[in-house]
Amino acid sequence: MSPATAPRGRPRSAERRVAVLRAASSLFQEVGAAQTSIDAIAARARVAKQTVYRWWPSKAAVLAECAVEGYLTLPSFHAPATGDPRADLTAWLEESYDALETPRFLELFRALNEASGSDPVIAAQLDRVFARQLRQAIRGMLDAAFDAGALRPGIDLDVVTQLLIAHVSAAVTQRADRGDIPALVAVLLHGIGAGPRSRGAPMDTEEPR
Amino acid sequence: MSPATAPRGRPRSAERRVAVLRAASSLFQEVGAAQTSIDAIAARARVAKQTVYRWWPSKAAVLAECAVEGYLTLPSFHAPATGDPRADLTAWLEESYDALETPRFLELFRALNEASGSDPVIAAQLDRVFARQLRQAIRGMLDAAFDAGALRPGIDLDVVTQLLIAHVSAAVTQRADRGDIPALVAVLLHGIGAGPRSRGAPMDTEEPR
Amino acid sequence: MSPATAPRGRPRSAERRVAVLRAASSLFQEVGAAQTSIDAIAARARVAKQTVYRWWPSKAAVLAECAVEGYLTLPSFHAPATGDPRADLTAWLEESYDALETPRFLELFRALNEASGSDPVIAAQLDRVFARQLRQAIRGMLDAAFDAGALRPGIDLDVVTQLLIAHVSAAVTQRADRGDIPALVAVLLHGIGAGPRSRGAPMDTEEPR
Amino acid sequence: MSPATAPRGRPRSAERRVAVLRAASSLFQEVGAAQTSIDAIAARARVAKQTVYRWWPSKAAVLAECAVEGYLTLPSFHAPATGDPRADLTAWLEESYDALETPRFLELFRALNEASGSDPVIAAQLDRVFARQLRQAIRGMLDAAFDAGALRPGIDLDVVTQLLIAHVSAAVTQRADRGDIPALVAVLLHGIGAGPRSRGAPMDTEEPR
DNA sequence: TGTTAAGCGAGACGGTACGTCAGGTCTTGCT
DNA sequence: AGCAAGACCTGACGTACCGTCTCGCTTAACA
Repeated sequence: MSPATAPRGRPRSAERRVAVLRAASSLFQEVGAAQTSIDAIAARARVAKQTVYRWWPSKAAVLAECAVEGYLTLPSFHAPATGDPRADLTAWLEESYDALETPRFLELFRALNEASGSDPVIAAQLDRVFARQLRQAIRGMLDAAFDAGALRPGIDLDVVTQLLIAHVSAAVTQRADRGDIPALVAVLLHGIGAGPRSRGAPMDTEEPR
Repeated sequence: MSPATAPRGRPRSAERRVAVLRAASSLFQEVGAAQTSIDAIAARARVAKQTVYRWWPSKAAVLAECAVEGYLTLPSFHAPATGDPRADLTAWLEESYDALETPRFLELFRALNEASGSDPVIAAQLDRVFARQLRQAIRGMLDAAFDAGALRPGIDLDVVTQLLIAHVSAAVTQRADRGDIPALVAVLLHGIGAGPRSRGAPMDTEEPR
Repeated sequence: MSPATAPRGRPRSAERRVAVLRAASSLFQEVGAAQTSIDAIAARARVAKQTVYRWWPSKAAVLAECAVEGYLTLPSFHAPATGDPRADLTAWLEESYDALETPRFLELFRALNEASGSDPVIAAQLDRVFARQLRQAIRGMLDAAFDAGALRPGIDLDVVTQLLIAHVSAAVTQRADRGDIPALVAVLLHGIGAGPRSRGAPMDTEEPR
Repeated sequence: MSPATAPRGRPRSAERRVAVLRAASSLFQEVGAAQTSIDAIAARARVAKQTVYRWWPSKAAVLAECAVEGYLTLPSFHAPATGDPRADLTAWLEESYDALETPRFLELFRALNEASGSDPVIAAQLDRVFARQLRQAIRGMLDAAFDAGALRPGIDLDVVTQLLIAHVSAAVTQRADRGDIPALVAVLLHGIGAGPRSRGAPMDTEEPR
């Protein structure tokens, strides 16, 4: 349909593009995003600095593309979906905490977060890929629980997902105490409000046997 | 007790200290923390650059001290405590979202967050002041609700506080949709788990009358 | 007589050649030769940069061709030839000084000079055109004077021409004081050596009446 | 008398100044001024690039200061002063031509000339030193000749000096043919104008015996 | 009344990275 | 083969900011 105006001039070299992304990824993971300069990326990619600047407006943009294109070794965003929300949530939270305790990942998370903050376009780009993955994982977990009859109907699962992501994200900056996980799961499962069932009966953080 | 060996030499000038903090604060708020250089702070404070470096190890430290000493105009961290947790939570969340929609505050938040990330000492310093304030405010809100019998006993209020702070912090980076507030509050109040009371009865986000 | 092997492929476009020369000339005169880049020339000529490089090895070559082909507005190199060497020389020197006081010309002169310095081929090319013109003009002036009996026979007029050109060229860099013209003319006419006629009689810079 | 406002701040390091001048001089002479970058100067001087830029606005300024301060090996500007103008002029011109045939010097001359053209301040600076030296040398030569009675009185020696400098300078760009020297000297000594003495008698370029 | 130790203003300095510019070359597809 | 378009490499540019240093001067407590 649309002839799309045949591209003129020498086409962009796909080879150099991946060279840059590869070089950048390795540097980001070796010395950290903050310590990586555009010069260093270009040098390692054996590419002229101008070629980097031609295609990416900033280091943050390179970082984002690296992340989106899967050049960074990031923890996988899967979540168990056994149908038991307490167990699944606990497992997912612990795994997430683990990832954040890996300094390499923590630094990448921070850098990606900062990149998001610096440019809404990058934020959207990263959100489109990562948050979506995360959301799907968590959603799968919650759906399984729902199917098992373990969730109350009518819940806005997106909100729950947001809450979980936020909690883990916050752990990047603030200290995260894994001892709090059971209490957190309990709050998520039962809420904080007094209901007919719970009033007067101190809730235990352990599953009632 | 110990006379602490009276300090020798010319004592630190309190005047220059506040000059620096004032200059830094105004620059942080005018052009943003990222765009503010130490040179600029020193120049505006009519102080030698070395004087800044003598007392603060980094720009982040200056920023933190500005925040802690109240030189930055930040939104107050109070929360209503009427005893009605649904109303209080909703009001507090809305107010928080408002603050984050102010670009000036948003940038400061980001900068403070980054400062926390860069240095654990600064993180602790900021936490001691802000998180404490926030925690107290939220705690007051929750305590009032508890006293009114609106909360289930046995809840780990610290965990709830953390969750709320995390949610709002995350909104700095990710987009926050205020339309989600009712659903969020509902999840917090009732939890997501199926209980005897709720099974089969779709939960409404409004309090059942 | 050799048919010179008919050229294969698309022949050189005369149209683009003049486009380049025109664009270059206008840029040279508008912003100066030093401030003109090949990219800018190509862009203004609506020609690919490679097309410039295909036919001219350097910016200096383009400049030289502009000059030789008459695309640059340069002062005309005529000289009066009334037969009165004092008057003619004075007039020609004054006119030359005038041209050098026009910043536009001065810059072009400098650029042409530098181009000559950078490449002997260009130097020869420019010399063939300009110096020849100049030499002819001056030669005409001197010949007329000689015919009028105002010059001593046996003079190497080429040397005189060289001397005059050198004097004017030097004025490009060093400051030229037009007040010196009479003295200069006097030196040229009478020489500096003591002769039978002049010894003891202070030479005046004005023609003795 | 004048307190001259005591200099404040860390004083300029004389050591680095000479380091820069030395490094620049050696580079200028090794690879030529055009091929020398500020980065290279700073690197060889083991000095930060900013330190160069702090004190010299351009490479031309560095070059000029190198020349003025005597860091460049330039031909000495002396001239014989035997009292015989023909011999002295001839000797001086030949020596000058020699210098210009040394590629190293020729390039330096060109660079200095270009530097003069780029900035009037530099031009004045160089003129103050070099032209003055040259003028003195030539003047000495002419004065000796005058004292020996070989020069006509009333000559503007400055003009002659200018003429000579111009002639040699022009030889930088245009080809200089040493075979012309005798004719040139003859013109200078006797002038080109017909005088009572010379009319009808073809002037020889050799001293009449 | 010095003497001594530190604070301080001013600004030079080494260092690193920045983002841009210009000169040339190369790679498409079209003429 | 000429040519437009534009990617690409190379190398230099001039600037910004960092954190340190080196002056001379000031301000106190100490001797």
